[in-house]
Amino acid sequence: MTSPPAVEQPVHRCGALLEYLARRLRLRSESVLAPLGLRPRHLVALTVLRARGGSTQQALASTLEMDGTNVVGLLNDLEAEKLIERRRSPEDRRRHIVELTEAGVERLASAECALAAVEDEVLGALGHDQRETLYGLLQQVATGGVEAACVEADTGGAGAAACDGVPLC
Amino acid sequence: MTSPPAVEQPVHRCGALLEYLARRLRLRSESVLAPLGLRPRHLVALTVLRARGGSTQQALASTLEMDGTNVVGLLNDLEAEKLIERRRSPEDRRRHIVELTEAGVERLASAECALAAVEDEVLGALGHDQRETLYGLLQQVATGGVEAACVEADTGGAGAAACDGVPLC
DNA sequence: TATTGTTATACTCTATAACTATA
DNA sequence: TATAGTTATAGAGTATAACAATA
Repeated sequence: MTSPPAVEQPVHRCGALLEYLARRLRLRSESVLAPLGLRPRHLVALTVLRARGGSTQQALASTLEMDGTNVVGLLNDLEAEKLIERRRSPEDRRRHIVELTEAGVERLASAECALAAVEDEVLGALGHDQRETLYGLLQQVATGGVEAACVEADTGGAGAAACDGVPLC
Repeated sequence: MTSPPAVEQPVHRCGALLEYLARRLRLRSESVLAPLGLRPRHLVALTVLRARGGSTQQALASTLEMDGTNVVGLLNDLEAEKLIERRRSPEDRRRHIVELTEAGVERLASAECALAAVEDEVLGALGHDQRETLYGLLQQVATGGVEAACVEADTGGAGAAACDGVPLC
């Protein structure tokens, strides 16, 4: 319905390929993160927290596009390993301010190193320039063609998740 | 540790972006498939079956990279809607030969139409040439740089899944 | 009364183990 | 004995509902 009037040039479908590669990347990421006691979700949460320098749980849930109840469990894991700290907000005592600990910063750095190696492995068939091209295309899709959309945070929903929290850019 | 000796040119990381876009595509696909009574898994199975003109459940499980036990449930769904048929192989009566029904072929066509619209929507920020470029890059990653790898089926594991069953190419 | 975080709970997806029927 | 398919079941991941503390 939103598609143009008549004959389009035949376009290859990327969907299945995209999902397949994302899955391969995820499986490999899980493998290398496991020895660090982390799961992909943990890593994303840590990344957002580092980028923001602290966040409420609600804001975190929104950025991660997760249900708030699941954020609780996620943070429980991280807190148990002393990678984050929760403290009550003095302004609104209902809120928890979540922040990285020093150990959290270090663990995150280790994980990022491991993940960079995974990506080199999975995307090994692409040269440097090709990888940059891929990155550019993916980003263009994610931002809906609006390159500089990362400035304003709350563009709502999808766009926000891709840019707002920095972790995806 | 596995990383090269010294300074590489800084490369943007595509992993998170890739996963994010795959998720968006999957969520939208689920929405449009739901009215057809299908889930993404069903569609992939139907696609493989059409491409092969029939398959044993074991071969199907291998191609879909799913556990065999889950294939049973998947086929039960499809059989309940009369989109596929199971019949015993005359050669080896332990095996089931699974084939699309006429209704299955039609339902698959409807679903593909809906999915093409979804992809147009999600990848809307890309022009025709850009989409082809993206497709080429993704395929290169999937096949490990071996473009013509689709000829031989059993290249083993990952590569096979991307090419063997046709659905991803 | 509404909101933040929490707990308990249910539902889906996926994987493991045991069973059957065939080989 | 081994294999194809099936069933039952347990473990993750995710979402809904009710509750406590606070606003």
